[in-house]
This record gives sequence, structure tokens and C-alpha cells, in this order.
Amino acid sequence: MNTQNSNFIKGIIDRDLADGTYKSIVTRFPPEPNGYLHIGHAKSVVLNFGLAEEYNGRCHLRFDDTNPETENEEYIRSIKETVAWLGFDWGEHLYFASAYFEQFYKYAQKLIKDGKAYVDSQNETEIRENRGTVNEPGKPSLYRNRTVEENLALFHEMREGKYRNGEHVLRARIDMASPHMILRDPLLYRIKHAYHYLQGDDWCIYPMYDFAHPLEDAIEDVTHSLCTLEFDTNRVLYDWVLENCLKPEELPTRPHQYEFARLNLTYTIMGKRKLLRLVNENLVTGWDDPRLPTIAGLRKRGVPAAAIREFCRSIGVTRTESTVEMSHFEHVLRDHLNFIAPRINAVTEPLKVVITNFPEGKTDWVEGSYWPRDVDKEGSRKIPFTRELYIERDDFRENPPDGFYRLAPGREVRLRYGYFVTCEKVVKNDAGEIDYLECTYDPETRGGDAPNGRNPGGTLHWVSAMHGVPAEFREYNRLFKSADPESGDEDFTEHLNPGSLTVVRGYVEPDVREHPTDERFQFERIGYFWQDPDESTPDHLIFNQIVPLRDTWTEKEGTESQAEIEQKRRERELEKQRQRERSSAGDRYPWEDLSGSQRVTFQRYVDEYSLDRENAAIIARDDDLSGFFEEALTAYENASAVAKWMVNKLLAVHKETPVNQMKVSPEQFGAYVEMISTDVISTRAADDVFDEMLETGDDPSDIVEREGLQQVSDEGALEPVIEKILADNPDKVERYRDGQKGLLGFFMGQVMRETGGTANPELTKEILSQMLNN
RNA sequence: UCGGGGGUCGUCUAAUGGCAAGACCUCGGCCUUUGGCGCCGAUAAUUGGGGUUCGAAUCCCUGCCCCCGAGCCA
Repeated sequence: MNTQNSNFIKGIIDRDLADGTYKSIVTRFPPEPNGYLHIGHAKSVVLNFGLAEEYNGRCHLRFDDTNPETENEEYIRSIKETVAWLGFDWGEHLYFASAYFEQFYKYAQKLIKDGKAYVDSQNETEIRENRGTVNEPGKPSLYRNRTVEENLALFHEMREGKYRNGEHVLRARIDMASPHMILRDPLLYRIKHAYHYLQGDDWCIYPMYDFAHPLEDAIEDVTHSLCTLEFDTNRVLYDWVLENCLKPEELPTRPHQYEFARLNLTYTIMGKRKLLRLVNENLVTGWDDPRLPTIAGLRKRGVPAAAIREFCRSIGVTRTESTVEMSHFEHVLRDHLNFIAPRINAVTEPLKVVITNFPEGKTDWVEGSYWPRDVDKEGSRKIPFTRELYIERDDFRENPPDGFYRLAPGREVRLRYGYFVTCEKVVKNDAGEIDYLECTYDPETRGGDAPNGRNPGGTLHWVSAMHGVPAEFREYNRLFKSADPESGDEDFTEHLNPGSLTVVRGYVEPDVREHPTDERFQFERIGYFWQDPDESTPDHLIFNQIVPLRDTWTEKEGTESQAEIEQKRRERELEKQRQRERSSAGDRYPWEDLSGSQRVTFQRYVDEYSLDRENAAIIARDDDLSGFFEEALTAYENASAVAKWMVNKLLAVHKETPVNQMKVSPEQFGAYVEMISTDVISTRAADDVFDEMLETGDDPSDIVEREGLQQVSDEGALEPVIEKILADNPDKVERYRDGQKGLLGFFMGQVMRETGGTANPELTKEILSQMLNN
């Protein structure tokens, strides 16, 4: 799992560092202190602090404490502790948004002075109603045109506490008709007569997130401000605030916001309110219930911080909404624990075994390694073997089913590191339940090997009845029965798994006492456990199961039959069919929605230049594009070709940088198309030429001349190159001849690379196929 | 409906115009003093349609589906 993880954010950072935008990076983890951290936050913590580590930058821990009504110090304490536990150090970089209140206030005054903010005195309902909807524009407030002086005075009075909650707000003056709801004069400040746990009663106006956050980032010289996807729509305001508050010279190094998908996990929930409900309604034992995805819960359960970090790194960072399977988390956990957890034995549901031919009162101390072969670690302990033992109830069957190779009447098994034993008799109580087993052991098999090479099918774990330490075991299962408990109309609590906690009592081998109380063990054949940090005592050991061992024997509930798989396949096929129908039912053509004048242009292109209807419409519907097109024709009169290359090459760039801001002139583009159409350059080299044109604004002919990109259509020149490539890749040639025709693309790519893209592709392909086929 | 974002094996993630790859899950096998670990193998994907190109998951057009946005929350 040590893949060299990259992601789109690292791509951005690499770019920013390479082009000198920033000298080094600064990230931040900005929790609001109004809840406990969960594994979703851990993703963000690991991302932000991890990036800072990797790039030798720094990461700030900043509390976004702009709403005193919901936040408190206990959360601050807990969050700090959790981030530290996760293994990250913010050093001196601990910050609070509330410490910047004075600066925010000054920025707000600046906006007012610049006519970009005003005090609105509508009430909450009016503001909401006048905001409009996604389909209707909002209406400007009556107070929108107050003078700067009036606004300044009012705002000052708001701060002075002259007004009650809700009487006034400060709003940015942007655009009440914007299709971005966020830009319809967003609120910057509201009046809250509330005690702030850090600022006391100093303030009765508090900034909104959208105003405060970008400024916090800027104040701290944050470079990359990472947040989750739902803030995507806020970014336009983030940028507005910075561009309108900062000094021009500060803008080049200002922070930028990037969004990534939040973490979702199957069989659990991550929402603050829902988590809170579970706690408040006593459906779990508290915020640190080991079944919860909270860091506190995971920690109490015994999940090491390193495993959480590893998990967070393994899932990647993208912009696609995703739900990671719990089994993946469990895999990472086991993978980690496998190397750090010494093995010992514990019997969680004991069945007594009496070894009838073993002397009463005798203890035989056998040796057992802490580590299996595959873990490169040393160490072992002595395990007491006695006449009376416990084995796991599940490890015995009176009537063993097929494939069961544990203990059964008359059968011999190995007791791990002990002896081979054979079940001679099943002793039952009056109720007909199995009371205990009578077995005999083979003294020749001490340690678990038979001198004659005999090898029983099963190996069982066991604990001496005389020496075993009684213990309670808490086995945790998934909190919800459903992979997606939040879907469906019913309340999510209805999906709670009644079997999420099983408490059983059994025995642990005495060596457990020789270990630190926070040691994580693998109880062989059961799972990974550790002592509950709060409740376990020397007199009453309580073990929490961190994660069970993978079990490939017990019947799985979720596995599907062949028929079900087939059924699914059919359903998918059907769904594809329906999708096809829906898609074609809605099909449109680009010429369907042209305005009057565009329609005229379109018609002219079709009639006069015989353009393809689609290309004609695409160019005609954009005035910049049609202007560019017609000018390009003055340099090269082949209209179809110009149109085609415009649509297929220029359009992608035009979306970012409109054609009239590009360095490429229409005449240059015309000349460029001519070079392609007349075979002066290959379509492959055309890409490079175009990139160069975009960057330098040079004439295509100059670029081609300079870089020697003229197309090579001479067989004599191409053949040696191709021969060499084939000779260098004999394995690929063989695979191609064996039928892997897709490799032609590989060879084409090689030739193109070798020739700087100048090879005539058709000709190359022809020669290539010829050579490969004999 | 308007604006924004997204859509690659069941799941998560690669492939930055050139061999659709890896991991988890599932299934088979090998190995085994843990029915663990490990190893080998199998199943399995580019959202539909059209276009550009020698070559498209990637570029263009056009649908379909999903998520976010109308808090004085963050």
C-alpha cells in the first residue's frame, strides 16, 4: 500500500511551485469547534498536514470560531488532542479566526468605503424572500443605496451594540440577479449578542464564513486552501472577497481554494447531526463508542493512528463523490496490525476439555512464538499446558459438516504449540448440552509436531483452565445493517444493526499480564484486540475487538449465487438499453437554438462555404468565433478545413481563453490549417505547433522551420527508424503477432516520439503493419 | 428549471492523444502449527449517441444520470 500516491492537488502544487507563484506552500486544517472529529475529518487532516510535510511547507491548525452560539472550548480541547493523536504537529501555528476580528472589521470598512458593502435593515424573512430563487432573480433591498457615510456610521453602531440581533446586517453589494445565488449580495456580518469563549463580550457582530474564511487564509499566508466539494459554489465569493479586500500587490500570492470529495464509508454515517442523535438518544454509549467512525471511537476501539493515516492515504483525493467500502478500511487495519500485534491465545466462548491421560496438577510450559513466519520479528512466550483446557465452542462439532476440519468425536487435532489431542468422549449435562470433552493427548507431539510426520487437518487455539485469565471480550460489528443507512425514506436509525456489539466472557493465556496494557494483540484465529483504555482493570480485563481476522470459512451472508450474478448482468444490459432510449429521445443539434442573426450567419456558412451543419452552427453561435473564422479565411480559403480545425482544436482553448485574447491571430490560424491540409506537417506535429503558437504567438511557418517539424513522407527515411523500434521491442513484436493488435498504437507512439512527430502517420502505419505481419 | 460540479471493473483509484493498470471485495487454486499472512489465477469498467484523428477514457458536439446551491450555519 506504499504506492507513490499522487493526486490533482499535488499536480496543482507542483505547477504553482514550478512557475514560481509560491516559494513554499502553506495549508491549514480549519475545523469549527462545534463537534468531535471523525474519520472524514482525518482525511482532511492527513491531506493538509501530509502535503505540508511532503513539500516542506507548513500546516496551520486554525479554529474557525465565528459563531459563538454553537461553539465551545471543550471542542477546541478535544480537536487539538485528536489532531495531535493522529500524529501531526502544528508547532507554533495554532490560530483562531476570532483573533482576526479587528482585521475583518477593517476589511469590511474598506468594502463599505469602496461602495462594495452596505448595511441592510430588512428583516430575515424579507432578505430571504428578496433573494429570489434559482429561477428568478432577487430584488434589491431598499437600503442598498445608502451612502458610504451612512453605512459606515450604521456599521459602527452595530459594533457598538446599539442594535438588537437581526436589526441590521452588513452585505456585499454584488449582484441580486446573479445566477450564482451566493453572489446575490451575500451577508458579511450579523449581529449576535453572544458571549464568545475567547473574545468574551468584545464583539456583538460576527463575520460570516464566506467573508472570514478567505481573509483568514490570506492573513496567514495560506497558499492552498483545501475544502470539501460542497464549497465549490462558494469559491466565486472566496475569490471576490480577496480580490476586493486585498491590495493589488498582495493578489499574486493570495490563497486559492480547491475542493475535494469528502469521505463516505459504507455501513456508517458521518453527518454531525446524525452522529449527535445516536449519542443523545443513547443508541450508542457516547462520542467515543467504538462502533462510531469518530476518532475518539476508533481510538477507544484500538485502531492505531498510523492505520488511520495509512487508510486516508490509500483512498486517494479526487473530485468525484465516492463511498469507500468498510472492507477496505478493515483491510488496511489488518495489514497494519499484522506487523505490530504479537500473537497470543484467548478463548472467547469456552468449551472445557479434559485430557484424560495428562497428569492432574502438572503444568507443561510449552513455547509459542509471538510472530508467524511472515512477520520478521523475534520473541516468544511460555504457554502452560494442563490437564484441563478451554477451546473455542465453535471449534467442536458433534456432527461435523463437510469441510469442517476442527475437532469432532474420534478426531485428532493440533493444539497450537501444544500437543495433538483426540476427542474420545462428549460429556453432556441433564439438558443434553455439551458440558465438556474428554480427550487424550499424544506425548510424542509436544510443540505441535509428530515425529512420524502425521499432520492433522486442524490447529486450534486453547487456554489452560488452571492458568487462564478470565476476561470480557467486546466484539464489534458494523453499526448499520445497510451499506447506505442514509438512503431510503425511513429514519436511518431503523438500519441500526442490533448485533453491532456482542459481549462474551472467556480466558486469555497468562502471558497477557507481561505486556503493557495498551498492547494490541492478535488473538490467534479470532482477531485483533486491545484492552479498553477506560474500563479494563487488572481484576477485570476487558478487551475490545479492533477488527476480526478475515474469515474464509464461515458462510457469508452477502455472497451471491451464479444465478443472481447472471440476473444482475441482464439488468445492467436492460438499464443500458433504457439509457440509450432516454438519451436519444432528448437529442438536440447545435443549430436548433440559434438566435435570429446567428441563424443568418449559420445559413450563410452552409450555403456559401458548404460547411458541415454542425461546425457551421458551433461557429455561428459565438460572435467571437465567427469573427475569427471569417478573418482566418483571408489567410486560407478552405473554409471547411478552417472550420473543422477551429471546432476541434481551438474550441477547447477558447473555453478558457477567448479567441480574441489568444496570442494566435486568425491569419496565423488560417496559415496553420493550410499547413495541415497541404501535408506540410503531420496531424501529430500539428499539436505541438499549435501549443507553441499559443504560447509564443509566432507564425506557424517560423515554428515549423525552427523546430524542423516538416512532415516526413519518405519511406527510405522512415523504414530504418521503424526497424530500430521493432528491434528494440522484440517482446512487444511477438505479442503483436500473437494477436495483441492494440500494440500498434504503442509502436506508432514510439515512431512519433523518435521522429518528433514528423513521421507521416498513414505511411508509418502502412510500413509498420507490413513489417509486423511478416 | 437556472448556476456550479461530477460520471473508468461491485467499490476506491491510475492511465495528461499511443498496451484501459493497481488495490479492496468475490470466486478458484497453492502454501500453512492461525480456515490469518503470502503467492498464483479468474470474474469485472471507460454514461448513451455522433464527430475530429493514423490512433480517443482523454479533444469537439449533443443527450442521459448523480451531487451541490435560494441559513443572519460552516
